[in-house]
Amino acid sequence: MSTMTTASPDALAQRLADSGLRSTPQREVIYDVILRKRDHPTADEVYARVRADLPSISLATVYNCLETLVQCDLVRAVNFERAPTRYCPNLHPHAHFHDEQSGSIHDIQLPAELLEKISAVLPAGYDAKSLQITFRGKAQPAA
Amino acid sequence: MSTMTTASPDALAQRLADSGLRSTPQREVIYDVILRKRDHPTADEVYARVRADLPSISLATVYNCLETLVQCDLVRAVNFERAPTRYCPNLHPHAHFHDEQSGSIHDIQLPAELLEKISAVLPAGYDAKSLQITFRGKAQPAA
DNA sequence: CTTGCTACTTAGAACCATTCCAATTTGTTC
DNA sequence: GAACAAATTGGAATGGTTCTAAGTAGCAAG
Repeated sequence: MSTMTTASPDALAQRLADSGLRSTPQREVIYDVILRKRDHPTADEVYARVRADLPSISLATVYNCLETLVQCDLVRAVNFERAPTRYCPNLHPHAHFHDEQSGSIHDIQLPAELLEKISAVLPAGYDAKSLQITFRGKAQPAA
Repeated sequence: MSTMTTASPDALAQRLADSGLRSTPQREVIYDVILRKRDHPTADEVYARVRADLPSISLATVYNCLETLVQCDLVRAVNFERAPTRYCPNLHPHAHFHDEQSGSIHDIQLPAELLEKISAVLPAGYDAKSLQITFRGKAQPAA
């Protein structure tokens, strides 16, 4: 069983084809931007970065493509409070730490053992498809 | 040590006074509405319920009062994806289960022991002030 | 090729939860 | 009961996101 958790840029065309979708320059560049700098950019930030390569891309297309990538399970959308949605290429199950000072987001690795324990708190009849864990606080720049 | 986790309606005036704020009819009714039906209403839903008692209240006031109650630690604001903020009088540390079918929210009790284990995954230098855990999936109506 | 089909992109309008603003109203204090 | 501060109000503004209608691009027969 292949448990790929962060697809390579090449995987994009394949994944899209699997869903009957086309590989387009816009989709490729957007996916590449998200893989390159894994700082959980917002749609606006993606838009700004992508324009370096595709100066005439529209914001609507950025939203459309991001949605497509999420559908194809190549990218994950994460929300903090009501702030703009952020996009994350890390497909491992993981938590997020939201640094209040800098606004930056850090991925926090979660042991599988802990994930099981967390899911175990659900009463009978609850069938969870996804789990989101978010810390908020202060993070010191790691030494 | 008093670990009150769901204040009574009477606690409102006291808490407000502690923060140098006034107890107003609007704040009282809104707090009462949230205590009465603990189904995690949105601001709009609170607005609708409060108007039974205060027909001339404005939506802006509902937002203002909810914000005040959150500041005074009488109510918690919870967000799911980018859906409207919901309000919750349960001040225990707890997780939420978001039922995709009905859209309803269920509180999930978390053992203190598990909370500790979760916080323990944070690397040195990370100081979490709050933790949010959200499940999404299907919940059967409990027997 | 070229006509037709469908997917994709685009600009701008629309949406909607929330916040802001400026003007009252209310309550409290001297 | 004048004066000051706090709270409420309606409506306008904000901002991330989605919608819409029109245009573009790529492929598939004929």
